[in-house]
Amino acid sequence: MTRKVGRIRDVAREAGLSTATISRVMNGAGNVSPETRKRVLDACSKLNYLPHPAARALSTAKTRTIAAIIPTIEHSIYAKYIAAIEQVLADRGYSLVLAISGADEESELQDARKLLGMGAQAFILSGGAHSPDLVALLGERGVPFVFTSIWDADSDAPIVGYDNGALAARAVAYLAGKGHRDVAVLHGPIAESDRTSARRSGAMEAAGDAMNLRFIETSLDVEGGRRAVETLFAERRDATAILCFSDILALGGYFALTHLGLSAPDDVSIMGFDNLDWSASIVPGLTTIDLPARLMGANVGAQLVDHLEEGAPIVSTELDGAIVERGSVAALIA
Amino acid sequence: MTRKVGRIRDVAREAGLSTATISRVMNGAGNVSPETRKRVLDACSKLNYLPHPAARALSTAKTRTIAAIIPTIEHSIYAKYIAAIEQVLADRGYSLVLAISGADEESELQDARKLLGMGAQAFILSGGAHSPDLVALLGERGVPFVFTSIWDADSDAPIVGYDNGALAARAVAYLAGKGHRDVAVLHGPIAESDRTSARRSGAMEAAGDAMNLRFIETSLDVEGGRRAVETLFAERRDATAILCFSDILALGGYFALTHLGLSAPDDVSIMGFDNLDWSASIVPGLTTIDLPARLMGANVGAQLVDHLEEGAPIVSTELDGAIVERGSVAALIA
DNA sequence: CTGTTAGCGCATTCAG
DNA sequence: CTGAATGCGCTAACAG
Repeated sequence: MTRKVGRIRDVAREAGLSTATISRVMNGAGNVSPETRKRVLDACSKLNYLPHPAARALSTAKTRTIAAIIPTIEHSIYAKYIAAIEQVLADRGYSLVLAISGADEESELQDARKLLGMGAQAFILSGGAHSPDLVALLGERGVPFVFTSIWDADSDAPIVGYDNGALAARAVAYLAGKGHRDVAVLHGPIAESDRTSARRSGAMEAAGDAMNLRFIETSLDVEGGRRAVETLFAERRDATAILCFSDILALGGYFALTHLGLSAPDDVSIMGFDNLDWSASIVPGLTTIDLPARLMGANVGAQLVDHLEEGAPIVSTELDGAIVERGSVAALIA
Repeated sequence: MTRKVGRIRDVAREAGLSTATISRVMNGAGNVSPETRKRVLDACSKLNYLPHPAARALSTAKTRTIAAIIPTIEHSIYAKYIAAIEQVLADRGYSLVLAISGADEESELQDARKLLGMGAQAFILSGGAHSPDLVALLGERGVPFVFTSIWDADSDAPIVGYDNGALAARAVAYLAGKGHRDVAVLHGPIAESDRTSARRSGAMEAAGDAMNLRFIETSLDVEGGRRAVETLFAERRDATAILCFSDILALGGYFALTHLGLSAPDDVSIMGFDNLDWSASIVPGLTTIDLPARLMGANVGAQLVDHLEEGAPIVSTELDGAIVERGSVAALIA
């Protein structure tokens, strides 16, 4: 088992310098003469030297690694968000370790333990429903964490996200403004997501007595949306609009209509939630709520790095969504 | 700066034992008496002890971390694949560090350096186009790596994937069998993916002189598919079938047809590639090539862990795709 | 500007 | 079955 790569002392010997000097140039410390630096660099490339990560981490107590635990990556809103996080972290020389918990608090806790044991210096969590043990674990160890994809002004834990309830309320108000009174609201499994229930509550509040909302829970995928809309129309057809708590569901709705020989927005209006990449490209363009997934990822990532590097405080920040009007919602003529 | 958590020697003191014994129980070594083990465990939970990852890694030269570098995560075929990898790794107590290179060899190399410096013990790479420096870097350090999403029987490097050319050829043959002679082939940027060019070559070969293939490069998203099909039909309409090298493009094609007042498969047949989750749910169901993304992820993950843990050899394995017949391709009546 | 020295926290011989 | 001693590779004072 011969060594495959040089260690710092080999480089030191090769360059005729001390390990401290090698360390200095490897870490970009300024106090090294140009010639010395060059000598070191030459020796490094000659020996194909790269600092041993664990040794470095042991000395500095820094791994430059941040963990994100998400319920799933197979929903593109999470993919966008993760991509944004990875980008900021990479720009700052940090790495992203990813765990997918399947929206289960217990496995999320397990994941966190594993990631902690792997050297994660900070955690990005999704939603607000977590095992108390998780929060305790992180708290005791002084490992910073932030919740995302939700907003709660009263939370004592740092949050970077958007107010799902308020956004859903805005969607309902928008539909109301277009004259819709009877709307079917499609959403994924309530039990799996506090974001979904927040949206539901927000929608209910906004509707009040003036509107007639009909909530339909289905699986959070195209098939779920399709089935829900087909069922809806098979039973009776009192809804003039369908509000989907995910564009994914709305896409399924489009095909259900196609299948039924109907179309949006003439026969029924459809509104989404997410503003996924393709929602502008489908026909008709999907009117939806733009969620700042990318911005959210960039924000948490940057805040966490700043915090780790310079001790900057992590400030909870509410990001705003926005209604994107396209062609799938029509005004109802009274 | 007071210590937030106990170290191994605190646990040793608390339990009235040596650090060696603590280490033994933490690592599940068998040679510890039950009572001693219990004493240790109690002390651990009392002090909220968790081994220091860097110290452990320094001692064992193991981080239990595997890196994956992918071109993008915003294409669900990658999301599926990553999800599968994460799942196996998590089951085996490993963590996944993710880097997104944007299909650029240079930034992929940078990413690899960073991940190496973070402690990644093995690499999962996408495609076969990589900087020679990357391969050299990994080779010199004895860090195992495997290429995925491609197949090349002659490669000396380990590969787990599928033969894009052969699969594309199969798709073309299928279309030929249905009587199609003029087919438009939609694909993403050739420069960004050797998988795309492999599919293109495979399709050309399969077509030979018997068929008239017309390749159209567009952006790899719904919008790209939509635009391409709209343009195609605006110019002239000689194609009886459209073969899309991604279901994503096919989805765009569906909407282009809707927009043009046409529909599949009556006016034109459409065939995809990927078999994404929703491809069965759209109307008509998309006939496509099922890519074993999930299986591929599980396979590489497992092989790499086995290799790291038990020195098992990494064996290149070709995974098979399959044509999934649904309703979007019609037989041409001569 | 550069070298010396002392740990970082743990796993691991080797004794007993 | 348990303890004492050693070193993993590097960074960070502290000297010079």
